[in-house]
Amino acid sequence: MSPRPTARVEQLREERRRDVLGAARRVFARKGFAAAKISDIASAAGISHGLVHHYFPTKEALFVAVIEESIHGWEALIARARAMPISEWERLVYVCSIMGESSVEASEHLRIIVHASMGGDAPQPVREALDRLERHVHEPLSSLIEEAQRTGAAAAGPPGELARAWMAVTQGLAINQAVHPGMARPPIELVLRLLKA
Amino acid sequence: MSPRPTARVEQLREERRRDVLGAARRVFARKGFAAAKISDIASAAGISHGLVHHYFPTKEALFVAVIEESIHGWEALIARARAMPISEWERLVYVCSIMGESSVEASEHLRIIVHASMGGDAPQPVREALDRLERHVHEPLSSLIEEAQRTGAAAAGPPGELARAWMAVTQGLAINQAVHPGMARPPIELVLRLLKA
Amino acid sequence: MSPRPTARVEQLREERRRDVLGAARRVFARKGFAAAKISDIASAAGISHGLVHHYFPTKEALFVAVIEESIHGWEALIARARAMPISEWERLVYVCSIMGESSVEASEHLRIIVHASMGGDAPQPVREALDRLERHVHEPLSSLIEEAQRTGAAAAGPPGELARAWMAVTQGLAINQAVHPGMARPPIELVLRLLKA
Amino acid sequence: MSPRPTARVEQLREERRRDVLGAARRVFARKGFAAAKISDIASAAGISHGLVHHYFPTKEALFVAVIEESIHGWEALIARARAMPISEWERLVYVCSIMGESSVEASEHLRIIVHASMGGDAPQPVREALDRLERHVHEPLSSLIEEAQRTGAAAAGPPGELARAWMAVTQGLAINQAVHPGMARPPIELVLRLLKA
DNA sequence: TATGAATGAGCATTCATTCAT
DNA sequence: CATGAATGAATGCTCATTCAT
Repeated sequence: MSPRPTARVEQLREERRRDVLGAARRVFARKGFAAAKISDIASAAGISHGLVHHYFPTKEALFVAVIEESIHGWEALIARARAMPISEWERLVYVCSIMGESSVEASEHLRIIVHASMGGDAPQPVREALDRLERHVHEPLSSLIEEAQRTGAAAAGPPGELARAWMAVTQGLAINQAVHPGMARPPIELVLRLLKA
Repeated sequence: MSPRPTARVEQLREERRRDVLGAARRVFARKGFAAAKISDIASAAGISHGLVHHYFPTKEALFVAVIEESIHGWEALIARARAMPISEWERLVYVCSIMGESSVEASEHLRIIVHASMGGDAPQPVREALDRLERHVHEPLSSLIEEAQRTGAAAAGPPGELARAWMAVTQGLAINQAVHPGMARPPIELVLRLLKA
Repeated sequence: MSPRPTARVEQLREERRRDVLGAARRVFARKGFAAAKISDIASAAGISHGLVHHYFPTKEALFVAVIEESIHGWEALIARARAMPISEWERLVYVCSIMGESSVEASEHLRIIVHASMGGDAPQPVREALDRLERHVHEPLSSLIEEAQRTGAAAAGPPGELARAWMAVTQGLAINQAVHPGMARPPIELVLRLLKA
Repeated sequence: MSPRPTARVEQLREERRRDVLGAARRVFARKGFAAAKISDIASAAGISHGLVHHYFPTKEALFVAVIEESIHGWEALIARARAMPISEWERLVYVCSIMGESSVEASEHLRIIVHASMGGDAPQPVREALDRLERHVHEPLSSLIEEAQRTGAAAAGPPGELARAWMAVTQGLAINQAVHPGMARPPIELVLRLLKA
């Protein structure tokens, strides 16, 4: 009867969804939520604007999905670091160097968070996503710092604030990188001075 | 009749203009260009939306004016520093500490530049304003760094890139400050490590 | 192979078509043409929205088909009455009591006509269907009235207008019934007073 | 300073609002909520679509305002009747004859209620407006009937249901009148037979 | 000046319809 | 036959800008 949505079909659907999500990440990173047009995203994904809504009901939902994607990526990164048989300080270095990478995608993730948090009165769902960022990224990062402090490798100070300061600096550099693409990036050691004992 | 209604009238007009500009700075800093509404700015300035257009022809022109205001402020700051009978390094410290101040206004200036430069394809006039930022702030700042390098007080490296890195970090901290108002700000010395020999 | 896949296949197709038509009747009666979505009808029929278009090319055609169904039903009803060995007045009573029945389906037929005729500038095909309603239902009903008038059983007056008035009242009651499902329906005698001598 | 919104200006605004409301009444009566376009209403009022939103935030709010207008009109009518030094039965006759008038406006009010109550799952605000119709029109009308029953002039039966039946019939006739404009309307006495002892 | 009514371009979203699978 | 991905026309709504008062 019904040509049941075989695994293959489901997979294609999921692939398309990822395409849209990727296009949205690029566009939102470049323009921010308000200035990004659904039709920009549709063009970037090579589909019609109507189809975007087939995958994500609203622009806001799409924005939130992009944020979630970043959160999950960073969450996984931290989990990976925790699983590594290295010192606490080296874990921190690992996480920070990947998050602050100069890859286009890493930069997009960071810039979207900047846009979201600078957005003035963000709608509820966006605020909730930012809360999840706190819980799933900022807090684990703070814990990493705290542990590195216990070994004497990390600088003293409230771990939460150190984490925030480090992210702030990293975001600033990501923005700078996007605006002046040719520019040399300060070496990771420089930024890590913020956290080093 | 007064010979010309000028003087006093002109002054009142100028005062009003400053009010609008101030309101615009607050609103643009909070929401960015696209999400800021003329009526938001009008409310913040306590006037009708129609009147905003008596002072600035378009929203874009108002945005550019706000950027110019920041540029002029920083330009003046650097001139002031240059006029001071202190060492090259101290000049740098002075400029950086004022620009990176945690005052609301300093933060607004920085955040507006972030919004402007993250705006994706900004319209020509905005791009021109950002060019002026380069010439009137970034270059003088680079010169200050270069001079401090000659005295051996500042870290080695291309002065332009050092200047940019410092601004990036400062902007990142300004954003962070705006999003998490209660948070302690890293001491100026920490950030200056970027520039110190 | 079967000589032609017809017979059984055709029958299945016809059955399906009736399902869709029934679902459409329910949905159109509830929401009217503009507010009814093809997907509402598809859900009500338990099929996908795409399949609806295998049976009816457009939403409008489906709407017209639903109207036609009502017309045919009433036409058949009148023919049945005509075939009955009863008095002219009793024929009228029979037809009116079945049309004005409080059954869900009878109510749906009546309400769809209301929606169709209240639809403002209905598209041509709908208008044509309403014309057929005139010819195949309203006129035969007028004839029945006229015949009952000749026997002295029905009230005097232009039969066309009496027919229309009776339908109007019946439609009004059908609407009322749909909106306030629990409410007692005025007995048929009351409504027939309109037509009784 | 501000050329305060003098009475005159306020009055003009109110007048405009009434114009929009009137245009909306005509369009909604003709097409129903879903099929009516804001631009239809704007054209009917001779203004731009944008201005419609200046007076009514959403199409739904405008629809509700139109319903409220009907309710207030009928409420006032009943109050007027109550103030008249006539018998209970005459009061009823007065109210019913005005509500069921064949004037265009009376017909529009009735048809809008039909559209609203036949609208399937109406949004909350519409449902609330219909509730107010119950309380402010249907109940007072029921009371009138009840009082006329006490004097023996009105037919026996639950007053609420009699009121509803009468309204149903009146709405049916209003629809009929709109669809077949030339047609003679059944005399008021005929319809009042429903209520007469 | 100062206000806010008025306009219309622009955008998000919906949904009938088509068509590849 | 059956599904649902894909398209794009249509529509409600927003908001910068203009202008009469």
